[in-house]
Amino acid sequence: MPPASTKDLRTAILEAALDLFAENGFHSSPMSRIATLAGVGVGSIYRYFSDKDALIHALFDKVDTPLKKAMEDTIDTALPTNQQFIHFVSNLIRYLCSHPRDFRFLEQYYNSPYGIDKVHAEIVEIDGEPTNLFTRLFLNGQKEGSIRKLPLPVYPVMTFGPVSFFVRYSLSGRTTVDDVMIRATAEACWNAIKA
Amino acid sequence: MPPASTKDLRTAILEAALDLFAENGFHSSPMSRIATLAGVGVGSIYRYFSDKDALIHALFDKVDTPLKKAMEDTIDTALPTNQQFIHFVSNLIRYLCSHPRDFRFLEQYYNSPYGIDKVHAEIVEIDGEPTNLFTRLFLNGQKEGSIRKLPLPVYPVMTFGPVSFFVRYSLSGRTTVDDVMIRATAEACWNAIKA
DNA sequence: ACAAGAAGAGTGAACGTTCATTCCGCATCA
DNA sequence: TGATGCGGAATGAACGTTCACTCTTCTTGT
Repeated sequence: MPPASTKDLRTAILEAALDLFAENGFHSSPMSRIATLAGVGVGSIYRYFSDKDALIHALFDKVDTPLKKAMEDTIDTALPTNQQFIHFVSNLIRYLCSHPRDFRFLEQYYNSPYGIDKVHAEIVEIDGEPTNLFTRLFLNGQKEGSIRKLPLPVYPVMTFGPVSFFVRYSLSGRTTVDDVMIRATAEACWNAIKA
Repeated sequence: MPPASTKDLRTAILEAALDLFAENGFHSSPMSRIATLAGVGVGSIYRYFSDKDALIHALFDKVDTPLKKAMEDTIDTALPTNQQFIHFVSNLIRYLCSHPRDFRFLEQYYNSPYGIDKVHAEIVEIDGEPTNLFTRLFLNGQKEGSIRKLPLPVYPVMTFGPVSFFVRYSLSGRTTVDDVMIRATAEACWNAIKA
């Protein structure tokens, strides 16, 4: 397999699509413009992706995988729960603020028929087995008494809700967002759920 | 179709548009289908709205005005700050959960080129004059010492972020959302910002 | 070593579809 | 009868997708 040459084109297409989707949305980003921005013929896109939907889903994977990884990496189980949580929220905000295209793409993806199932799966996972470190954080905190006992869905609501709105505000560019503000938000999230 | 008897075509059109937009999004709701659902000819829509954008903006007004009013009505300045705030959040959640079409429409509207300016105006208003009761609530709470001093944008982030995510979760229908959960969320929001 | 040919990646004009918008004929009522 | 409000076929623009073609790269026979 010659991954070097083909991977270039595929990557160029995904990169161009991310640019345009983040800027103009799915419906205002014609395949023809994606092709132009990628420096590629329209037809070539269909060599790598069966159709526009497939391109969008592939882009989701490309964007979501490193995000998930960044989230997992940022949880240090050696720290006390409150610090674990505050680090988690702060770093998530920082990650999203420094990947604005990813954030805007994901927001659209989740708010569209494409990703509707995924969001809920994400949140609801909490009721099931604690498969990821983030979920375990809450359950551990509950058990050790550092986190108040709340209905399960409230935890992600009080975490991802503020994060999402904070990043949205930050990307609006109205005010420069600094570390003080990020920390204040992360601590406020902690106060919302701590015992 | 019979709805012609309803003399108010404009309302019928707005109602049909709200149904379809909430269900399928702007781009998957052709004018022709809006017309059919409203029991109206396509051409008639253009008698009341200059184009699709105008229809969308008019719908925003129709949906946003009663929401704003419901928000203002729900703040009772006679109550202590903490109760004011908790009532505000609870009632906002209840209002949005019982108006799912409105919520879904507004989410789309704000996450699209249509309403981008509006959201920020909403949040940033806080830095300026406290024109609405909601803003005054924070400033009063700060002054009297019941609300912690935080960077101004953090207050709406810690209020509307959780509200938005809570309602989204509720409308997903995975779990029945009860008053206990709403109250728990509202109190968590209060804990996030209280002194 | 090299020419001829196969393979398949890349291209973009052309196609069919979908949509917003227009336009003209029809119905209703004064 | 004229004016007004309405309907829906007609229109044209824009889009996703296709396909016949070119160009590049690799294989093979000599």
